[in-house]
Amino acid sequence: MARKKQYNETEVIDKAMRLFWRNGYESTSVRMLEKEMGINQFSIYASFKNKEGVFLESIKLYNTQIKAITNTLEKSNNGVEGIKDYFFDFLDFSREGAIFKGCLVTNTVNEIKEDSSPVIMAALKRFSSNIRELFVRNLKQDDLRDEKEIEAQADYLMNALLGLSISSKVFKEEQLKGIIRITFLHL
Amino acid sequence: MARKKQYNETEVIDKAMRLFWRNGYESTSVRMLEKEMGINQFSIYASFKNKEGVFLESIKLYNTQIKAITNTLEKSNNGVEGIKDYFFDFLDFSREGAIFKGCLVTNTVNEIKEDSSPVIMAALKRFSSNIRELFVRNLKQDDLRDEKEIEAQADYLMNALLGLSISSKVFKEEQLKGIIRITFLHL
DNA sequence: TCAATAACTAAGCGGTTGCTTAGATTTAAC
DNA sequence: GTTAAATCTAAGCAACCGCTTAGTTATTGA
Repeated sequence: MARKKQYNETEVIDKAMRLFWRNGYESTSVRMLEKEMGINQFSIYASFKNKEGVFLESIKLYNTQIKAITNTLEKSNNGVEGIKDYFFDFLDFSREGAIFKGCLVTNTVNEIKEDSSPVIMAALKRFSSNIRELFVRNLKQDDLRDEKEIEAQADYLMNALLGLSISSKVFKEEQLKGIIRITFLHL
Repeated sequence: MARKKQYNETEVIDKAMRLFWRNGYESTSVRMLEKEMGINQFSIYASFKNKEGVFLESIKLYNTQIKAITNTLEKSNNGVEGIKDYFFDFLDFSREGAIFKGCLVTNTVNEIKEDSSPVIMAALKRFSSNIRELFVRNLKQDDLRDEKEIEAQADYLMNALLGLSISSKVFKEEQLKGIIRITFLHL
């Protein structure tokens, strides 16, 4: 009885995700989403409820796309070397042509304010604490490592990763690779 | 012949600076500035031309206030130990009561977009390349250091500092101190 | 063929953005 | 005391925000 949707929801979310990735959450307006996704605002709200819904779907899609890298980290038993590989893979993943966009999630963490949406805050926290747990798991694989240092080392690595999401917009590829190299020198 | 200004420009900029520090540039509206500075919008535009002008003056004031820390780094001849002291001093400086606000400048660097104001971009770049130059200067003081590594090490330190401006909103003080400790372990 | 139903377009809601204008008020020189 | 200049307040500008409503168009089963 009804008309068919004239767009594929996964396809338009992919376009939305890339826009959020470049601009962050707050700076991406629904008008911009409308243009980028190629559908009317009404259709956006009908399919995804609201702007928050579009973003949450974007994070989901981002998660499946980054899964290839995270999977390698999850299955790795190289200890800290596995984390180092993750950093380099992540650098590749965050590049679009010659431009580094950083990480969709950490880019958005950066713009968290006191009055930010709790739903989005929760989604971002879940994402980054997952990564930190993978760091802890991998660090524990190294035999000679001091157990008491592992939590602090995981914080250190998260700090480096968060830094990279800013640095990737400022530094060149050679510099970014140098940063990763030095980050792991003593771990 | 004329009426006197009923506010002190330095005092109201101090209040504006603290607001930008907490919220960033984009998220701070002129209405918020109006309330925080305690003067009318007209007076803001009369004194500082526009919102950009208020922010540039805020950076200037921030610079003079952080000068105490930067001066110590400038005059230090402890090599990398001087930089480490700077990191800890900076952590103290960026704390307001129990809350860490990070750095006004790096907080704003985080929200840079493709269409961000070039004037502000330039001011931020000047500020952070100054700090990086101080890192290079201090690293050169260490006798045993490999000259060829200094530039990469400066990038590494900038990455850690940028990371801290995000981490300081997420991690607790003990964790932040641990991050700094590990950052300097092998330098 | 035709009525039911879902997806479409376009217009507009109230609220906020950075910024300006109009006009009243205060100050100071003459 | 008068007048000129700078400051003040308050109202309002066009543009944008996230979101909704009204009405049209297309697709379907009966």
